Amino acid sequence: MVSEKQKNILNFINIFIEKNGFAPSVREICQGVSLKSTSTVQYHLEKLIQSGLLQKNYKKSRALTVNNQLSNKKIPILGEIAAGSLLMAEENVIGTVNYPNTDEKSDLFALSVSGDSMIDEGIHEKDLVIINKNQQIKNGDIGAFLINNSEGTIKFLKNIQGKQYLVPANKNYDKIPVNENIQPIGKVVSLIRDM
Amino acid sequence: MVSEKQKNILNFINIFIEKNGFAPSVREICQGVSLKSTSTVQYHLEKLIQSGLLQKNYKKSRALTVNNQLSNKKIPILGEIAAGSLLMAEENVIGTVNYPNTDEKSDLFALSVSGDSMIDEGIHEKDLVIINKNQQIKNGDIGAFLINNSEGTIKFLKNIQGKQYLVPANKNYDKIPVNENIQPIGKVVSLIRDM
DNA sequence: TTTTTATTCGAACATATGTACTAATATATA
DNA sequence: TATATATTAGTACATATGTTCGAATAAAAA
Repeated sequence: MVSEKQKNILNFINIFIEKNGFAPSVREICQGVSLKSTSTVQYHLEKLIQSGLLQKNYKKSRALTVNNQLSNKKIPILGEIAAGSLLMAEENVIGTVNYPNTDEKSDLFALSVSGDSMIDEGIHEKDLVIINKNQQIKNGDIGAFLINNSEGTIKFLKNIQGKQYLVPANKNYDKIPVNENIQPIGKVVSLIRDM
Repeated sequence: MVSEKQKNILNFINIFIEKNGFAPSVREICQGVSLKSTSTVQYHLEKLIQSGLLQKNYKKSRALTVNNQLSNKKIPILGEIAAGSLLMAEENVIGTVNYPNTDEKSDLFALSVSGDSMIDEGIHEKDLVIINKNQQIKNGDIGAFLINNSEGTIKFLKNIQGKQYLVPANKNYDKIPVNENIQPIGKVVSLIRDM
């Protein structure tokens, strides 16, 4: 639907805004993408608008806005996992962290890692794990789980001989069979460590 | 230093940008703050610029940017560390990553980890390490170093019996004595891993 | 091939927009 | 009071900028 040139223009606009804080003029786009006619740019801008990738205000200068909802958002950091399902209750939010672009809406949150049960996977105490609570934890994934409605933990989810286990990445800990006391919270999608 | 009217104008600009995605024209500011002359607005804009609260590009339309550095910035991701000092050369930038607010200006960049020499510290291949190139690497810190002007690496910096070494976190690698072939790049301040 | 569609260009136009100049009025300062 | 400083207004100007129109060229489809 959108040609290479149009992607090129959109990218130029993005970078220009990023760099200057305001959108380029039609003629600046001309230069930026090696086109000699303003009407050619106009033509491509129309296409981009039709594709919903760009917005423009009629007759206003530099009034281009790029439709990237990819701007990064703040996601909450939960201190300890509270009992029950009131996981996202505000009382538990101990801070926020900026997290890069994602298509997901607000199904992300961060959790501070406690313990060393995943140390062999390079997940340390105090690390911040980003969890998508609406993404299913599949075999082999690292997920966050709630045990006995009280204790939160990060573990591998693994199928062993037809049964599911929470498997730590630390020889000193044993795997835990998944039963009704184990409640999945979400998949670990990212890790942030400040030093 | 700045009058009420000027604060008023600055506020109007902020809200306008927030709402529309681009800055208002001089005449739109006129309307927005109930002034009848463009030159009056011009006069106040000058004041705001002198106070360092606003930036403007000469003769460019809607080219106002408000100086609130409270927004979090994108920092470049460098693919491979290039030889010499052209570290931040644009050719090497393979992307950007959003990184939370910091007081530092633009002394941060990200580097994709290659190799497993820091595996015991939980720094994996493909992890993104955030590096502050203006922060000194002290004894015990993890830093990024350039070896022989060609190869980039992440290591501990450690003082052992009065001599400095780059120490890996992997039993399979040896420590490297620091000499003139080792060039410090910056301190590793954060780690990001996507899974 | 012919026909259609996509892309590019050039030139001209209308005006939105930043800027400069002068003057008037208010507000503060001596 | 007189003098200086801050603020507002009006007008005019130059041009930066979005827009339109027609035509040429390239690429794709029939």
